[in-house]
Amino acid sequence: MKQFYITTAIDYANGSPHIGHAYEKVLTDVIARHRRLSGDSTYFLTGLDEHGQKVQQTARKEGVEPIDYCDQIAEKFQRLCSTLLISNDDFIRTTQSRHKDVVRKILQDLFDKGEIYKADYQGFYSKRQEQFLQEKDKVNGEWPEIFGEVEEVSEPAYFFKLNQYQDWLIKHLKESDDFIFPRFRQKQVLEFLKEPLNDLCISRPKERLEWGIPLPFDEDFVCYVWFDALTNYISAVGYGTEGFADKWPADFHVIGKDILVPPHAVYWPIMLHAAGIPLPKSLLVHGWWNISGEKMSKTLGNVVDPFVLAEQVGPDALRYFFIREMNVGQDSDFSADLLLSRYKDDLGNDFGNQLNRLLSLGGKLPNKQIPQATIEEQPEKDVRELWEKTYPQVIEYYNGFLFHRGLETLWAFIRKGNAYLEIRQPWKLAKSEDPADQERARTALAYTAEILRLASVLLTPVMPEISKRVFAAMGADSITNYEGNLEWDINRFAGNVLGERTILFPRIEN
RNA sequence: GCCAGAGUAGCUCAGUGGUAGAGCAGAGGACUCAUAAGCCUUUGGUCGGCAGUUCAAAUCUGCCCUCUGGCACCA
Repeated sequence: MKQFYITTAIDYANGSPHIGHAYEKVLTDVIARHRRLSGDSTYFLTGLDEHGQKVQQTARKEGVEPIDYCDQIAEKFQRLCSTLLISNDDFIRTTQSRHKDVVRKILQDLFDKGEIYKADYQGFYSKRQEQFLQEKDKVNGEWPEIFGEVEEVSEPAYFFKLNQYQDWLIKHLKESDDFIFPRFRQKQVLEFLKEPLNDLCISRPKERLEWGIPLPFDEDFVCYVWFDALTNYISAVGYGTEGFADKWPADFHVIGKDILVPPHAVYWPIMLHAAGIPLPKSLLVHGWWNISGEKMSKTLGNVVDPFVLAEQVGPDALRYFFIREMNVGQDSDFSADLLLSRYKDDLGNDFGNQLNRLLSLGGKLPNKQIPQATIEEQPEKDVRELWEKTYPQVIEYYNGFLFHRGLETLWAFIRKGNAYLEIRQPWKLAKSEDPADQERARTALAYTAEILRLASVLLTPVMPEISKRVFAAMGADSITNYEGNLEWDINRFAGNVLGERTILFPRIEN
């Protein structure tokens, strides 16, 4: 049976991971975990794009071989995944032979079919920067000083026949209007396609770029950028082998808005179509993080290191922040204050503290067991009814990638847990001689446990480790499936022995 | 210039035809099991501007203003 197959874009091995890389992996991971919990067999791919000019240059600058440089970067990105609790099933590197073999196979196939041809590439070349320039690189009609001497050159190159598929692609996009989420992005692609496409130059001569995959039909050239990078989505799942159809076509490529047009929305569908391979089902396009209102950039020096953040607040809280703040598809603002506010208010006060209250109150019981609920009066009824409205709503939001609203809705329920405790005040009832008060006190603890259990079920995709700790504190294992765990089940944990008091989100002094 | 997104309380944002919402921040209060936490009450908005459609518009239409991003081979 075909798996649900989801990918991130592969990151370019030209620097350390930043918050944008971290976000994309977390978003994709939350979707992957949500699908697994929903009962889908899920396959999650991420990886690293390692060839090309910039990697070659950077490696040379540092005086190391490109592959050794890539190994260092790959280690960082893989460490990012484990630090952020990313549940990827595979991590592809475009320098692996499993990948290079597939790239060469596709190129050869397309060449044999006549989809690739040789012609002269004309352009402006800067020797100092070792790169071709575009008209838009000009400033006031002149080449800026940093490019040094710029000469117009003409050299042989290989081209892929994009243009002949333009009408096909437009038709395809018009027929499947849910190919790209959010929808307005699809309109943007169609807008882009109103202008005629040029064929795509896919090669660089070996004397100028060695660090790449040689073209199978002409070893004097290496493959340039997109045929190499995009192909990872199929090379990683065994294109050309029997198992391929178990995963491909991908259900979602999760990408940033910067690489939608033209790579993922134009080159990739046309490449696949030309090669006779089915298209991915959809693209999920996310926005970017601004930093305190400013664009994140190396020159501004405001690049945020996800390792530092994860160190400060823990991976779960960072994941929560990403998912709570970002309206998928839009841009969002990051600031340390915002992160700390979410950490302290939502996580520490509303949620973590509530568990601590339960453990404290329950810890005073002789057997430390979660009591049976024996009554349901109005306060209890209110809580249960709120849950019954909450979870279908949250699941619906999750399914539609409206995670920020899902969490917002879930938090109204979590807050209700604190309000409920204030209404019952079991710490007072416990001192009462009246047996009815004793019942109410025990029931209140049972309800609090149930509130925390249910909230943790829906938090599992977002905060897997924290959810696990909450379950553990209530003497239970974390869940692997929503099924059977989302329904109100007041005495599910009755009799479980409560753990020691636990601070899930310790206060952070700035 | 063209296209798209955004413009709602001090801040971050929900809200697509029916008497303006949440969280945070601010103010007041009662409580004290708990991470000086939680609970209750409360201040605060001409929903970018103007015009129109409608019994009724933040929500639909038109024009305008501001911000952001894209406009092709650059990851």
